Amino acid sequence: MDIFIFDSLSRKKREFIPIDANKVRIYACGPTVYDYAHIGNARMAVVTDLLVRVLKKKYKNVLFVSNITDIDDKIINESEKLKIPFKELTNKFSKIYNNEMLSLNVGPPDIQPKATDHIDDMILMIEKLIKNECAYVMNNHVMFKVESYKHYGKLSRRTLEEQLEGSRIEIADFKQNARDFILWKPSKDEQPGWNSPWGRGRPGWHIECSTMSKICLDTPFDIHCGGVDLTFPHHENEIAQSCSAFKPNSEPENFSKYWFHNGFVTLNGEKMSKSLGNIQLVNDLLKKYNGETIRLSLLSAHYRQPLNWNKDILEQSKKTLLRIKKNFEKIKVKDFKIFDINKNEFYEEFQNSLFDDLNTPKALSIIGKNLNKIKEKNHEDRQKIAHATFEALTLLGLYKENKNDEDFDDTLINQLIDERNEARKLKNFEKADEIRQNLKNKNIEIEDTKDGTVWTKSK
RNA sequence: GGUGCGGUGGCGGAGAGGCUACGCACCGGCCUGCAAAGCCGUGUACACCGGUUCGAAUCCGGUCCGCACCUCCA
Repeated sequence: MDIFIFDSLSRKKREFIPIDANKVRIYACGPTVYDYAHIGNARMAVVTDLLVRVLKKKYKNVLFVSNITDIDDKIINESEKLKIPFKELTNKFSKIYNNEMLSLNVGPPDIQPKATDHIDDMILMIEKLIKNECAYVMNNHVMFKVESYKHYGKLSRRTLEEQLEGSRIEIADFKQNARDFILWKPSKDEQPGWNSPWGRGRPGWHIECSTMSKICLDTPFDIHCGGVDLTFPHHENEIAQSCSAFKPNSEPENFSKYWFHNGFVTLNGEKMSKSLGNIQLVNDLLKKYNGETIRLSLLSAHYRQPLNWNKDILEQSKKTLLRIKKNFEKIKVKDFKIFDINKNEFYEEFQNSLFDDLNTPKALSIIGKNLNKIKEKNHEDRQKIAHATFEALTLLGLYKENKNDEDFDDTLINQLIDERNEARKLKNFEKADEIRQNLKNKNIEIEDTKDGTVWTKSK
């Protein structure tokens, strides 16, 4: 089965053909760590995580690199505000980011380079760009000369002339041209800075991704990921830098073969932004919902579609997940390993939908459709459906054994349930309901089934 | 002004020329101390206007509306 992904550079859904099938290489622009991650950061992380999982189904060796931006003006401003060293701030929030993503079943990338660990490499790349006459030095800044790259605008479909009209770009005195962007800028004495041929300073934002992807993956690599909003200018600038450093005016394909962009998370139809005060932090959501519920919410729409976030989406996902798991767990299967998942038609249909440009809504619908069929199926098919569902949930990252139950004491719960069942036997329903309420206050939901009373954590 | 994405039932959301997903919610029934779950059943749909076609939500032309990017942004 072939994998297809939509490539934003060619604007087409294309069959994915790796440069080297023995080593598939992917890069994703990671977070700038100066605050808690919001749900938009999480969407990018979850979607790329799924892409990597899907590719691993077909290719044994997939190398996934995603950076941490740990030097940037926003970081400097925030650390000045908090009166703490910038390193302290970035260390704190990169740890928080990784932990939060882990809660969403997003594993760490194979390599997670930090910008500040690659300043020397960036300086080398900038020097190369100057040598190639694609960059110039002015007032202690090093600028990329956009005019020097004839393919500039190919990814975002903007011609150099048309975007100027109505745009809010101002020509700073260190720019030859309004579109030129910063490769290196000077730092004030109190600001973080590194020595360079152009004085003490720090890198511009775009150069780090060009440098780190080159160092960690080498170019060209297979897929470059990121949010749609990064298409311009960030990704456009990355292409310009990387290709110009390789060879002036070389084609964008010399950097990355496929461009994979995920859509935005909106809130009530509007973009999340700090000024509107409608930022949804993963940290806050995790207090009310478990990671799988949040993950399912993020996967409920196709990754390229805008995702409108509201409280209903989480409630709906929570119920959906509960229903799928209950139905699945009802089929008693001792050991899935006795079956061959590659000969399971229920799983095949599911996997095909993910192989077709990560169609998660369709994949989810197939899980539901399979479970609905259970009643009319014979024993073998039921086992196959259970197996397919297990593999499907695992691939989507929606199934996790309850590992954290070890430190959870259920003695009291079982004791209360026994007490309640005693009361029910004696038809003391008032007491029975009281105990149920008591458990509910502890976030424990109970259900009386024909096999006895079962309880679940309601978070 | 330029560039791009989209408008599907009460809501979310795939699909894409005839088989009209799936989930959540609603309503009726069975079950039940109650509740929940489960099971059975019912309904509502493709922004608008033209055209092509035996047949269009799906193709073509036009109109309207929404969102995003062009400035830091996932």
